Parts: sequence; structure tokens; C-alpha cells
Amino acid sequence: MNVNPGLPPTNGDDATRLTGTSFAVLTLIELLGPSTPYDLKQALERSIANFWMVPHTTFYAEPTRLVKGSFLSEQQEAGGRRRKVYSLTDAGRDALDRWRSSPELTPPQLREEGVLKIFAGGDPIPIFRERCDWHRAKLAELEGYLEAVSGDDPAWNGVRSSLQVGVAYNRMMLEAMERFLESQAASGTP
Amino acid sequence: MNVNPGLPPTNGDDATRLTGTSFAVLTLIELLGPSTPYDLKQALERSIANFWMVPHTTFYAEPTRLVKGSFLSEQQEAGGRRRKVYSLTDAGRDALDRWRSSPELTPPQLREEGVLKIFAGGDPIPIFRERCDWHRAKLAELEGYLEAVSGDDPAWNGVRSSLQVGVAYNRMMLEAMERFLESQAASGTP
DNA sequence: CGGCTATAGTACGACCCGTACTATACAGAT
DNA sequence: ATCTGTATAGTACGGGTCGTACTATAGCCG
Repeated sequence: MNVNPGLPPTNGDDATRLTGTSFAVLTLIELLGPSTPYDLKQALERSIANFWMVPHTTFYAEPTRLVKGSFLSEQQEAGGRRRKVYSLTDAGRDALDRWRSSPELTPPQLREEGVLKIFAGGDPIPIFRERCDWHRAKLAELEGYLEAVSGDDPAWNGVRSSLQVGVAYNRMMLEAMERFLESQAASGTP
Repeated sequence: MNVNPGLPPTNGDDATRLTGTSFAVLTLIELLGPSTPYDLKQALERSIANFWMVPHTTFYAEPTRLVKGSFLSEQQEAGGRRRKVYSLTDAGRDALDRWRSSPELTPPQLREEGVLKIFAGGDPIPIFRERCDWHRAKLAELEGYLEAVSGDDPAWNGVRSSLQVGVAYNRMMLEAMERFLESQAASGTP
């Protein structure tokens, strides 16, 4: 049971090993151009984190690993904070291309405490009500992002598509739970 | 960004700390009675792993932690392999009750490499096709489990409900993606 | 320029994870 | 009886991940 799926189920190779998090970093640098870790963190939290969550400490560490595998190159800012700026190398671009155009996918993974509680015998009604609120908020958030990228630069096509997927997903979840709650309310007061 | 949500976002307390995985173990022991780690692993893989994945090595370790926190007690089998058998303590049962009846939930978390690839500019069509196959298989699997627990022992109500949620979820995902693929096929050959 | 808040990180230890390996049970073949 | 293959039932280990807590600079408002 692989909980932390990367690309190959670890080819044992070591510094060459690329996880989903690696590709998240590579993709963002391709989109944004040379970036500092903080640029990446900001962008991540408004986009990828919605379907591929990464804690910020892991995220700050990832570029360092990718430099070691020479998928990224690193420059130092001249003045100010002298922050590190990362760019894609050819190897990085290649790896990204190969991954992106391969049809292989690791299984989707859900961690849903609500269903866990229902399994354990918890009352579904308050659980679904909580979740409805959450999905409503998420839906509003994603619709906001979607408006923010509403140009037609083809480089952002994927970004727009994934946001549309997210909107559709949350709307579906929300409607399904609302239907359930209504049906319960109806059968509760006959 | 909390990727590994437990109950409280870690109260710092230490051995008393209970994660979602802890409650998975406690719930299964409540359902099955005193159990060996392997019993638990088997049951987990057919149920909870669908919405709360845990690798088997973590899972084998968890009962040990729970004994340390005195949520479980441990006996040794008399003969044969002298395997360890775990039972709920009163503290364990209390913790489980409190968690199960509290309405608080950590946010749901999805790790979906398909959307990550779409974000990165991958072609959605083969990705959704892959995913359709996956959801179809999962649906069949869950329907099998559902038949297997089709008695009416009230202790298994939560188990049945969570399976129904899983079936509904996978059916929804499958139908949404099939609709998308059909609409693409239609617009592709006008 | 002094304090406040937001921004931009680092430190660290506990825990998690995947790979690889070990070891026992049991069935059927010899 | 024992061999040998397969399913069952785990353990060992080291690198990676996680959350908490802390530090430090930037910009703003008075």
C-alpha cells in the first residue's frame, strides 16, 4: 500500500528519484520562470495544493534535492536578501516532459476523516454538514483563482483545466451531500 | 498546511497523541474484538484503506504506540506463533467515543496525480481514461464488500454506510469523467 | 524611528514510508 | 516423510516527511 506515490515506485536510483512533489516544483518553475522557493510556495498554495498537498517545510527542501539531481540550477540574488533563484535545466525540462506525456498514474488517494468517523459509527448528519461548509468555501476559492487566470495564454491552459476540474469536483461533492441531507430531513419529519 | 491530520493538530502531549491511524486501529478492534496486528491489517485493507490509507509497516507499529499510551492492552497467545493480541482498554474506548461523536473534522485531502499532470499541461483524455478504469475496478471491489456485510447487525451500520459512501463517490467520479470523454469524442468528430 | 504585521524562511526531532528481507504455515507432489 | 512452492505474518532499516517552534527581514503607519 503505497501512500506517498512518486513517479516510478522508487527505482532505487537515489538522487535521481522524482516524486509528485518534484514534478510540482518543476511545473511551477516552467510556468513562472526562474523562481525563489517562496515564489513557488505562494503559487503552490493557490493551485497545486488543492490536489497534491505538500507541507511548506518539505517544499522548501525540494529544490535543494532537485539541484543535487541536476534537474534545477541555482543562482544567488545579487543584492538584498541574496535569496536563491532556481531555474530548469535541460534534464529537468526533459524529465518534466516525459512525466507529463506518459499516461501512467499512481492511484488517487483520499484521506477523509468524515468517512472514517462514519465507519466508526459516527452520525453522518453533522459530518456532512461540516463537509458541505468546507466544499462551499473551497468552491468559492477556486472560482476566484479561475477568474484570476482568465486570459488566454496557452501556457496556462493546464492551470485553467485543473481549476475547472477542481470546481466540478467540489460542486459534485457539495450537491451530493446536500441531496443526502435534504432526503434525511424529509424522512425525519414525515 | 497539515498533510497528516490526526485529531488535535498535535497537542504536544506526546504518547497520548492520537492520529487518524490510531482511531482506525481502535475502531477495528472495537468491531472485531481482541485482534492480532495481522487481523487488523487484513480488515483495514478491505475497508478503511479506501478512505484512509496506511502502509502496513506503519500499521504494525501503531498498536505498540497505543499500548504505550494505554489505549490498548496486550496479551501473548499461549501456543503456536505466540502472536500478540490487542484489546481496547477503558481509556481507549473513551477516546474512541469522544472522537467519533465530535463534529470536528480535519480537511479532506486528495492526492491525484492525474490533475497534477493536467495542471502541468498533460492531455486530459488518456488521463481520464486511466482513471475511469481505476474507478470502475474500485466500484466493483466496494460492491463486493458491501454484499459481504449485508446482514443487519447494528454494530456494522457504520461499515455499511461508509461503503455506500464509497460506492456513491466512485460512481459519481466515473460518470463525470465518462460524460467528459463522450463530450470530447462528440466535439472531436463533428 | 519604534513598534506592528506580513513575509520569508530555518531547526529539529518524532514519525512515516517503502524496500527488502525473514520466517512460519500449509497444500500438493514425490 | 520431505520437498518445494505459495500464501501468510511479520521485522529491519534508513531516508524522507511532518508539524511545531523559532528566527529574521521588509514594509507600513504613526
